[in-house]
Amino acid sequence: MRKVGKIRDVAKEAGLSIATVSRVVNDSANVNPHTRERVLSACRKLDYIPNPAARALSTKRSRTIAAIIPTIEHSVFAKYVAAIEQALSECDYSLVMAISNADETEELKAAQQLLRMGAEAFILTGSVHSDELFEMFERRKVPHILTSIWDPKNKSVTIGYDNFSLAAQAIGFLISFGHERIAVIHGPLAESDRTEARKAGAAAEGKEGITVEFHETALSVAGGKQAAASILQSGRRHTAILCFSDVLALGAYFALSEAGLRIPHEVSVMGFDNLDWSEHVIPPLTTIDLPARQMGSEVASQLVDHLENSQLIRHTLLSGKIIKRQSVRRIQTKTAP
Amino acid sequence: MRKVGKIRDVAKEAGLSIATVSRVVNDSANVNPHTRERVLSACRKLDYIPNPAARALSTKRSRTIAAIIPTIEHSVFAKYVAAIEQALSECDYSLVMAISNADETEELKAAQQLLRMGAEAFILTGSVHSDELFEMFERRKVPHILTSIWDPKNKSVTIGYDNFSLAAQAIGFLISFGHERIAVIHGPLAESDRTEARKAGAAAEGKEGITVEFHETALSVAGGKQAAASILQSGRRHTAILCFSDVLALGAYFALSEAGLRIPHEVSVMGFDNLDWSEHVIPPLTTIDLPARQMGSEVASQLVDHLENSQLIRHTLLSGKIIKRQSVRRIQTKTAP
DNA sequence: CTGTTAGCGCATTCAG
DNA sequence: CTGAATGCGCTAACAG
Repeated sequence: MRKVGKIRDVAKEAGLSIATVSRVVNDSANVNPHTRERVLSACRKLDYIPNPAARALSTKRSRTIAAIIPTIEHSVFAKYVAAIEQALSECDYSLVMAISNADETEELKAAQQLLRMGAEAFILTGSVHSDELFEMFERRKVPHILTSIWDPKNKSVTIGYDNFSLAAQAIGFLISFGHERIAVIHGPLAESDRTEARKAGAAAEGKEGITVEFHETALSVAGGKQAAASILQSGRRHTAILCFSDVLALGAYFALSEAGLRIPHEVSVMGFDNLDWSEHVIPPLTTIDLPARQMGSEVASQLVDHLENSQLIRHTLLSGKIIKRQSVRRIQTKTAP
Repeated sequence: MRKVGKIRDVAKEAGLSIATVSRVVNDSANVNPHTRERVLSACRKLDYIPNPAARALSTKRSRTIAAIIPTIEHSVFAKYVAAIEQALSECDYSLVMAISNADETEELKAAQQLLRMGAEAFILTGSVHSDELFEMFERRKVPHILTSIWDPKNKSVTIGYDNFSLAAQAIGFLISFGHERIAVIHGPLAESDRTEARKAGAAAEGKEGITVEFHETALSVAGGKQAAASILQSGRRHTAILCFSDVLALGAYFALSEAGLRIPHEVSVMGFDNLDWSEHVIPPLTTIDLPARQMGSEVASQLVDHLENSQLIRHTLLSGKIIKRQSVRRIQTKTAP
C-alpha cells in the first residue's frame, strides 16, 4: 500500500519498544511526557501512519459505518448524508455508502458487500427491507438503524420523523385555511414506505365535507408538473395541492404557471422537505421542514456511542414543522358567518 | 466484530486446509472442482465472510477509494458520486467520502484521515489543493485524480470537461443568437477554480461590440435570484443572462418573474449543468450538459485499472454540449441587413 | 512507566 | 492439486 515507516521503524528511531509507540499513538495508558515526545518526533520524522488493517485486525474494530440510501440525487438525502459524514469523521469513523435505487435486492447485495468490506453498523432508510437482510443482521449481531421514520413498535431502532402525523398536520393546516377539496401529489408508493405513511396520514385527516384525492407520479419536477397538469385537466376545481416533496411542488408551480393559474390566488400549493430553494421560489413555498441534518448527526452519534460505549441505540422522534410562507391562502368557507 | 466462522472453521468443516479454503474463496489457482464444492458448501453452512482486515493486512490492499468533494448538496456532485459508487461497487471496491466545504484545510485534514482509514487512491475536485496534500500524495505514492476539469498540462491527472471552452462556447452561442449585452452570474470564485476557468473562457470570447459583465453570488437559487435582480436594477438592459449553474438560472427565472419580465421575450437565460429539472421549468432552460455520470464511472474505472493492473491513469477530456431549449431567443442585430 | 510476547485472520510461499 | 508454515503490522495482556 505504501512504502513508509511501520511501527517498528518508529520504535527503532526513538530507541523504544513498539508497545510504547503504540501507546502514544493511541494516547492510551501512562507514558512519560518525555518519552512521548521522543515517539512523536520519530513519528513525524518517519511520517508514520498506523496501518489501519493491522489495527482493525488486532482490535476487531474497523471504525467504518455503512449507509445505504435509496438515491442520493434528492437534496434531502444529500443533506442527510453530509451530516452523517461530518459527525462520523469527527469521531474518526468513516462512512461507506451505497445506493439501493429503492430496490430490496440491490440493497441486500450492497449490504453484503459492505459487510465484506468491514462495515460495523448500518444505516438504512425506511422500514421496508428484505427479510434476508434482517436475518443477516441478526445472525451477525450487526447494529443498524432505520431512518427517516419513527416507529417505536418496530423491532429495529428507528430514528426520524413521524411521516403519518406530519402529513396529517399538513392536511389539517390546509383545512384550517378553509380548503375543502385537496389534491395530493406523491411519489411512487412502491418505492417508499415513507410516502405510504404520509398518504395514510393525509387520508386519516379527511373529514366530513373534505375531499382528499391522491395522485401518484415520478418523484421529480417533471412528475410533479405532469401530475398537477392532469389534476387541473380533471376539472375538479381543487383549491389546494399538497405535494409530498418540494421537488414535486416545484413541478406543480410550473404546471400552474403554464395553465395561467396564480398561486395562491387560484390554487394553493404546499410542499414537504423545506429544501434550500423553497423560500425563494415565487411565491415562497409553504412546506414542512424535515430535520435531515439533525437526523444525520443523531444517527451517527448514537451509533458511535453504541460501538464505543455499548450505549443502547434507541427510537428517537425528531420533529418536523410547518413553515408558513405565501403559497397557501386562506379561503372563506361557505359556512363561515 | 462478529462471532461467526473464520477460515479455520471452514477448513475444519470441509476437512481441508486453510490454504485450500483461501484458494477457492479467492477463486485463484487450480482447485479440484469437487474440493471446491466441499469448501463452498462449508462456507455456506458456516455463513463465512473473510475478514477484510486480515485480508487487507496480508495483501496490502484495502480496496477502498476516497473521494473528497466540495459539497454534496448540489445535484451535479450527487449524480457524480452516485456514478463513482456504482462503478466501484461493481469492481468490489468501496467508496469512502468526505466533504471539504471547498476549504483546502478541511480537505487536507479529511485526506489525512481517509489515508489513516486505508484509502488507496483519491478522487478530488478541481485543481486547487493545498501543497501539503500533493506532497503527501507524492511521498506515499498515492494515486489520485483531479476531476471536473481537464488540463493536460497539470502534473496530476485530470479527468473532466473543459470549463474554459464550454463557457466560451456558451457566450459564442449567445452571440450567434444576436446578443450583445450579456450578464454572467457565477458562484464564488474563491471556492472554485472551475468557476474561474469558466469566467476566463467567457471573457475570452468577448468581441468588439459585445459586453460581457460578471456577477458573483452565492451558488444557490437565492443567490441567482438576487444577482439577477440586481442586474435588472442596474438598468443596463442586458438581453441575455448566462448562469454558470442551472441552480443560479432557476433563481434568475424567479427574479425575472418577479420583475414581470418574460423569458425569452424580454431576457434570454442560459444555464450550465443540465440538471434533471432544467427541461421542465418554464420555459425549458437552454443549458450546457455536463457528463457528470460518465465522469464518475470513467474515474472509477481508471483508478481500479491502475490499482489492479498497474494501468496508467491518464488525462481524459469528456465533452459537454449545449442543449438548446426555449429560454434563449434570437435577436435581430441592428447591423443585420 | 516500559518492554516482551502472543495472537488477530488471512494470503502465500514452498513442499509434497 | 493440496497442506504446513511464515509473516503482514498492530494491540493487549503480562512482566518487570
